[in-house]
Amino acid sequence: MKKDETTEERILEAARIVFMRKGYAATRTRDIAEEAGLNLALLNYYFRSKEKLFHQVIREKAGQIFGVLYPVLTDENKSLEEKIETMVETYTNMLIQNPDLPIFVFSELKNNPNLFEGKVNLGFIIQSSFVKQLHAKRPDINPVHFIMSILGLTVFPFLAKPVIFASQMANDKTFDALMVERKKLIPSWIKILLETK
Amino acid sequence: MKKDETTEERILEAARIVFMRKGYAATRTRDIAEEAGLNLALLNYYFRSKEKLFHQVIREKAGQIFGVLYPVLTDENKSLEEKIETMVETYTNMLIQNPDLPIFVFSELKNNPNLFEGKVNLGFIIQSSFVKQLHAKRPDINPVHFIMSILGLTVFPFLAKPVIFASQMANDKTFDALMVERKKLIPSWIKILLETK
DNA sequence: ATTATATTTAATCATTTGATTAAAATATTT
DNA sequence: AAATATTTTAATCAAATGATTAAATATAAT
Repeated sequence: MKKDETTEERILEAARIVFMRKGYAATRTRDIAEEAGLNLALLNYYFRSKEKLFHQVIREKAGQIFGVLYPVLTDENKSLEEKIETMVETYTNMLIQNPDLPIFVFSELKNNPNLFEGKVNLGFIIQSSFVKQLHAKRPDINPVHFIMSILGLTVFPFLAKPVIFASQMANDKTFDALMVERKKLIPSWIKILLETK
Repeated sequence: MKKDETTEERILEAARIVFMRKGYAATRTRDIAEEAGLNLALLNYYFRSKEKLFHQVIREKAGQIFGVLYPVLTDENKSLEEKIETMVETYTNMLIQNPDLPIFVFSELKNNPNLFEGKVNLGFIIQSSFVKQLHAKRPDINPVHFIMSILGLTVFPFLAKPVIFASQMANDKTFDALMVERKKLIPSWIKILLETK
């Protein structure tokens, strides 16, 4: 047990772990208390309810998964190609460290689509300099398809991990290496597509 | 209420709906009984337990999402390009009809990776004629990356649907049309990649 | 040192939840 | 029609679960 943590932070850290592992509905407040090595009542003392604690966690996690996008897509100093490279690289690095993040966020978001209501703003994407640069280079490419594709290529393997393992396409030892490979592969594929009419 | 259905089938249909909507953990057996318009006890009379009922549903749904792959990837009479077209087309059509299928299956699978134990076999993929054809044409392309990419491009938008809506990239009225567009776009992109060294 | 405030604990509540039971209703067989 | 088997229902159980309470302990303020 780490001594230099406040009780509140220990509960939050335990909540991150348990909510991420089992999802909101399957998580028992007792699981969190046990994971934190603390009395169950403290959870309500510091966070009022399971739901409020969860909101804190999901807000954090949503920030983690979507926060990556803004600085890259709006960077006025980077070319389109540099943005693509940076986005794929940054995302993949983050996902290798947090492989369960996408399935957690997407699945909780599906159960409660207005979870972000006013908290996470993604509207900037379609007006970003990224989209403008794409339009300048290839006005025939729909930026929505383009963005869905880059993110799909990058994120999907993490969402489908159990399936990929079950199909023998990868295992715990080889998966990360594959994802590292993709950091170079995906931008190279996108570049080819951008340069072929 | 449909009259020509057996009670067992009505329970199963209600279970499909509720499990898909809320996931295993958040589903109450009472929700299913109510959805079916039947007494709660009937659920246990016909299926013994919530878990057994769920297993029946998830097995069905897993078959639906993965069953598409085998006939296409192993078809000895189709070229690589035809296989890609058929796979993307078949998958997209199925997903437009069942947009919540991927997030449901992937998320339940993450909570319990040995859910398919002996039930769903995906090992055939890496020995399929699809992989052999790819190797013949482009021995430099790792089939694992290739398959992950095609599936990612095809399936990811359905997984990320709430995010796509939140980012104004699409809405309920435009989403399906975008997916229909992708049926042609994805194979065209893959073809470009296959023909560019 | 004493009082006040904040934190922690054990015990307990009220609901919810998956499951069972015994009886009633319905269908099938003899 | 009577007997038997099947299906359905209402009532109930035991365990789990989110939350609260009142007392105990530790910390800070006066």
